[in-house]
Amino acid sequence: MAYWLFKSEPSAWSWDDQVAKGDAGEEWDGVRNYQARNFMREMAVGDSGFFYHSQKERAIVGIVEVCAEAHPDSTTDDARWECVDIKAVAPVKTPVTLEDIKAEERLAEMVLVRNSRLSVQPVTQTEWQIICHMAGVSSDI
DNA sequence: GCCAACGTTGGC
DNA sequence: GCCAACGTTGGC
Repeated sequence: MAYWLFKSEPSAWSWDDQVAKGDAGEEWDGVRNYQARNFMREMAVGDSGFFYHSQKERAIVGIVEVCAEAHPDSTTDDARWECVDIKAVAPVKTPVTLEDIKAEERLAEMVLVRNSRLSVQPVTQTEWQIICHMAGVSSDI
């Protein structure tokens, strides 16, 4: 069981859009970055992730689960690009903002802080637990 | 709206 | 294979 973070501009694909897809989930398509793609290739069905809104909001707003392993990205014919499917599990009780994360010294090594431009990133188990606590959700989803 | 950081492209 | 130029992302 691994943990991840998925970043999206809410104007392009928001948490509400994700929730509307229900348990069927949706492709996390459109990723055109090798690092992000490689992380998706490592994902397994049942892995958990945070759903993060970038730009204006800058906060973790929900919990998602990987519901399909990496497969070709349907939005391109370019065979290099793959993506997983994810489904919404639950909204967080309290959104955890980037500011909150930066203020927590135990989260200083998070990829979100270190490499803000990476749209799909790994989260350690420790980071997962700290953030779930901050968000008011159970860490054993 | 600006700009820093980063990734990608293409010329050499 | 290097590196300059360019484009994109996302925080501020």
